[in-house]
Amino acid sequence: MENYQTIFTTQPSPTPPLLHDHNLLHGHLNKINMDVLGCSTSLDDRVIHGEEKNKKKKGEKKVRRERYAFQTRSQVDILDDGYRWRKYGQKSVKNNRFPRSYYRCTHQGCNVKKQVQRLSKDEGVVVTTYEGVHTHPTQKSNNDNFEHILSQMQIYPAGF
DNA sequence: CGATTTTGACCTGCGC
DNA sequence: GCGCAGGTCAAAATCG
Repeated sequence: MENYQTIFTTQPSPTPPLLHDHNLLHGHLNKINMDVLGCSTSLDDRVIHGEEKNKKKKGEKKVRRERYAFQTRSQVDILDDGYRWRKYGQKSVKNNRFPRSYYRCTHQGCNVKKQVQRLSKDEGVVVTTYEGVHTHPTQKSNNDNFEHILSQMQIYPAGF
């Protein structure tokens, strides 16, 4: 899982299907040439049979959930992106002395997850990985939030 | 008092 | 098959 590939660099992407209007965060990040990292990992099936219990048929639903990660330089782990997140786990990863936190969107029917991880090498850098697309708008004003995020983050140089 | 966090147990994929 | 590593569950604790 450490093999992150840069899918969006300093070049406008050909508008991937998951960049909906809902996902204002990613859209804005893309607009400002944010260095967005992506990890294309096919979603495992236990999430599916965990959320939908009566789905016995396997392989029928090829729910591929895209994951988008970006690095920010921030003092705080949790960046307020306008959504409400409920923490559901925390694990310590190898080669990292900082634990990784797991969050889930509290909105009903919206199973977007995100992971927050701090680099052990540079503890000022926080890696936030989003998984999935929100199926609902944010509750707060997005512009304010986004500017708030921008004030907290710092673009990480591409090609590390 | 309901919602959220904490935290260890549990589960699963993968490499040996 | 076993053990590790990462991800999730869930009950208790805590918060607002």
